[in-house]
Amino acid sequence: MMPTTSISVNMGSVQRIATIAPSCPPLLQAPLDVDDAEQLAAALKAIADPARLRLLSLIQAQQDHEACVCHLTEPLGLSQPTVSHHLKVLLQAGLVAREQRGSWAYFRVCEEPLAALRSLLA
Amino acid sequence: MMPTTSISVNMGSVQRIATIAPSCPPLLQAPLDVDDAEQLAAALKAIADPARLRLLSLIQAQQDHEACVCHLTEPLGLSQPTVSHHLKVLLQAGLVAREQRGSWAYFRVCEEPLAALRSLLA
DNA sequence: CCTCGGTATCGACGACAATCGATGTCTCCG
DNA sequence: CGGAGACATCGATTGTCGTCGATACCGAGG
Repeated sequence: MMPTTSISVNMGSVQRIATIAPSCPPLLQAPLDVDDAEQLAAALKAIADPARLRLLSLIQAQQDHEACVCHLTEPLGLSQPTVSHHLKVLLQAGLVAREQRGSWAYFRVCEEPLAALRSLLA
Repeated sequence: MMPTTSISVNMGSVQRIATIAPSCPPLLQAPLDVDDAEQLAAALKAIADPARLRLLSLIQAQQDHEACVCHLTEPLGLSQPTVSHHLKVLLQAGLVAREQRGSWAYFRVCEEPLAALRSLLA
């Protein structure tokens, strides 16, 4: 059964995975060393995918800015394992937070690492 | 022969390849449609690579903010064909501009599309 | 308990990308 | 006009990534 958006379950603590927020100078300010470049590239790879971009956009477009997997497979046109895979990538990059509520896993966009990424492209 | 940075050649016109500046709403403002997501992802893929990030960083770190290939292969530790390949990717993404001066091809970072990308991650 | 539904993981497959050596192209210069 | 040097392109190889079906896990409810 798909949860309706009007369901109100008590909210547990939102666990957050380590943020891949590369602590390196902005791209054009100083020459990037090899390690910083790889970290920044890894963070960018996490969002350099159409499905994952649409995931972030879709989650944020929901009321309460959160969604569970079953709400995302159909508008994306991707299978459930594929959606789960992309959410895992975003989770490990620290770009979404996951919260289990009953049988459902709710995902929410983390805006801070996104802002950090933005500032590194200066 | 490698050109010295003190050489001053008259500057031709900098030809600019089409900018992949996706004209779509910021990521978290409205749900991205499929085409916008693919365009934005393509632009992000162009910089989601350690070698290309270091290329941009290295070029910008030169005096006059420009560099030719022979100045970039050694600090990157990559072969000349590989550096040329990455520069082509950046060129097609509109993130660098290429200018031929004599035997040498000078590359320069285009900051506008970078800024555009930044604003799309809001 | 036992089943059911939501989600994650696994294994496989096809597509794409990064890299390099070899080679082609163009420009300068003698 | 012929050689040398800078850069681009080609072809091949190798690794990575997106995708899916099958299956395992896990909480909820009867």
